[in-house]
Amino acid sequence: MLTDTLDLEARAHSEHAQELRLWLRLLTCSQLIEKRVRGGLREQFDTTLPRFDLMAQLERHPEGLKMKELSHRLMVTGGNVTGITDQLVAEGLVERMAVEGDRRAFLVRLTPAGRSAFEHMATQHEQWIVEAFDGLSPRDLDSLHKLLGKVKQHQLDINQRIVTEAE
Amino acid sequence: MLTDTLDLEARAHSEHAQELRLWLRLLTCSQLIEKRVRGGLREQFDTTLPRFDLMAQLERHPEGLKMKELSHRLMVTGGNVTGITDQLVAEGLVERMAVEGDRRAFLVRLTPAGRSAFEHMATQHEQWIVEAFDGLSPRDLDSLHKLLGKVKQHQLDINQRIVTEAE
DNA sequence: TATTGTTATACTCTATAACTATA
DNA sequence: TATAGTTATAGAGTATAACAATA
Repeated sequence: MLTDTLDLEARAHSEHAQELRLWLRLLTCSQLIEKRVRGGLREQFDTTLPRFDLMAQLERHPEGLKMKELSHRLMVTGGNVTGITDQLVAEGLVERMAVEGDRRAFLVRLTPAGRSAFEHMATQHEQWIVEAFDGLSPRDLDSLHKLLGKVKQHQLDINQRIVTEAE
Repeated sequence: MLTDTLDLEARAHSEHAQELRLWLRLLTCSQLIEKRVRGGLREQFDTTLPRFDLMAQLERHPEGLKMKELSHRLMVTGGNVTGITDQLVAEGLVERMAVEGDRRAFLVRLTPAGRSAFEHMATQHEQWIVEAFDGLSPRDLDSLHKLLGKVKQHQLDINQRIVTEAE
């Protein structure tokens, strides 16, 4: 299956063909890489990308993050964060800590076991990603990063505008 | 939620920080755009991205595509294509046609109603995508397309190698 | 009243594997 | 035997809405 023609890009057919082709190519690239990462996480570590992402957030914030902060950063709604956190707590990889001064909230943070497990996964994850971009020169990597920076900023501007208009 | 810090990129922290940051930025961009497309398809047309993608394939192949071809092109397994096709058939948007000389297979193609519905959706879809890349010059669009072409080709090469090794 | 987080629910998408019919 | 497609099932991932506790 993986070697067959990838024809998602067939969708582009209009006067704005350039933008459409770019979008379909962007989508194809991210799907191809994501499939390998998800598969690897499942096969080698019996985990999932959202779980990995949640742990990655906590690894960057050793003091812990509140559920709501996790929800924002992971771009998913609160119920999902509760579910993933429950799983990770049950496995001893993260813990909920009381927040002084606000008894509604928790700080979620990695346990030592969780930190160790994450570092193990992150090492392998890094190899997948390095391999994924192996075909590009450092200069290409930099150009791509800068160009996608413009795309990302533009999306955030659009979303900001939508939110502002809704207020 | 949409305006909060997007901190998926926080994951990059190693000696291969460049590749990791690039991957996380690529993922963020495609997620941001995809969320808007999925939301728009749901709200304005009560449909989903996989359904739209299937119809887009058929629009490019007026003679029809076999279930297996659709499965390849959409990068999903056969059972899923059956399910989506069943939905679209029930709504009168696509039809299964007998294939001469192979009574196991069908050709799936858009009905006139399906073609009309798709064109309607594709027009709106194009506007979302044009808006998504509005911040980039034609030159940027071209650079990005070329660079992502290298990325895509490299993924396909990797997958080819994996398939070959498995044989 | 508003906010934090949980619970309950439902739906889409996906892969796997067993199955039917045909090649 | 192999292939095209279907069915059945299970699980990931997500959103929504009602809810409890606290601010």
